[in-house]
Amino acid sequence: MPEDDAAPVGEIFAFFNEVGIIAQLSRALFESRLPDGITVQHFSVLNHLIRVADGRTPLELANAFQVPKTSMTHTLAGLEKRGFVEVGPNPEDGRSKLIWLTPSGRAFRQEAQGLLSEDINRLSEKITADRIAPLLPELTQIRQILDKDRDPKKPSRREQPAHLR
Amino acid sequence: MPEDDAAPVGEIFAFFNEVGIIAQLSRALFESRLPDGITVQHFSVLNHLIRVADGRTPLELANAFQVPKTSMTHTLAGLEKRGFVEVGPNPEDGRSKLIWLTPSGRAFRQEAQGLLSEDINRLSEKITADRIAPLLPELTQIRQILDKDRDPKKPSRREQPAHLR
DNA sequence: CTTGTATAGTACGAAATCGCACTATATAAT
DNA sequence: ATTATATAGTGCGATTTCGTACTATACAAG
Repeated sequence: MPEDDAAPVGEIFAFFNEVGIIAQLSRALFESRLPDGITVQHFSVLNHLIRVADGRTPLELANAFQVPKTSMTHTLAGLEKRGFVEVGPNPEDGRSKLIWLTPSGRAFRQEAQGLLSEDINRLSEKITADRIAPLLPELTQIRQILDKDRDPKKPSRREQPAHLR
Repeated sequence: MPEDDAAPVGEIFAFFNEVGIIAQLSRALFESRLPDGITVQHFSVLNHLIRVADGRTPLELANAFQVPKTSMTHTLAGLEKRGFVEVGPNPEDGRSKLIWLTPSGRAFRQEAQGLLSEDINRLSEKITADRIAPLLPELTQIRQILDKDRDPKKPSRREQPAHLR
């Protein structure tokens, strides 16, 4: 029976606890700024398509955001319904599809970014960049560890880190 | 008008991005260990009731976890349905209720903690405590900033930090 | 070429999340 | 006491999330 790992376990647990609440709060904050039925997930996918490149497959996107592919299907359906993306065939794989941004999708992302930057600017007065800059590499590493750790069934076809400019 | 904060904005955004994905991954990991219909939220609430003290009101719990009170109602209903908590009147306020752990609830939490500690032990080999220890105070501070920042309507009846042993 | 197996995406259903509106109680103002 | 306002909790409905099972295509083995 384990006897001496109370501290580490407690700390790791506390870490996930804080991370969970911060994710919760930031999600709620950003979501309150986005128009009607648009979620953070919608915005994030648009953002990813612009920052990385469009013409991604749904599965690539699901991997990039670490959600089940069924969830991504749903998110993409919402984006398509609103005319922000178009779904085309994948010439290299008949089972697959490619997601393309529409001009409307690009315009919306630009607009939404403006709405969010208001909040981010306000927050950046309190959460200064020099405070979070050192955290980022640590978090990235932890994210990668968690990512590799999960379900060995899925070969973890990793993707661009979903951020990084 | 702001002109030079492009870098901070990007970094803050990247920060929330990482935090969101880590929350996503850790939630999925823990949830996969918990029995059938039990979510991380269920476990967290039980945990909170033990670590802090039971006899909390639903609203206190909602504040502690930063979720809307309607969400907490739902979570508590699930816990009650499974016999893990009991809901009693609040002698100090007729509008309110108090949530009490049942022996079964305490037992289940103990058991579930064992299941999770397996994962945490495995992770702690890669995510060593000395790596995350310095992150914790920073994250806590950011959580508090975000918390104070939100909806000024709600007077932010703050609560015990929902963790801390 | 046929067969077996792996993969991409989706349909469907169950559960979680959460905003809105409502009831009941509390508190303050007069 | 009466009235007005604020607060705790819930019912309800819309949406999101995601596991299971399915279809269609790819690829490998023979």
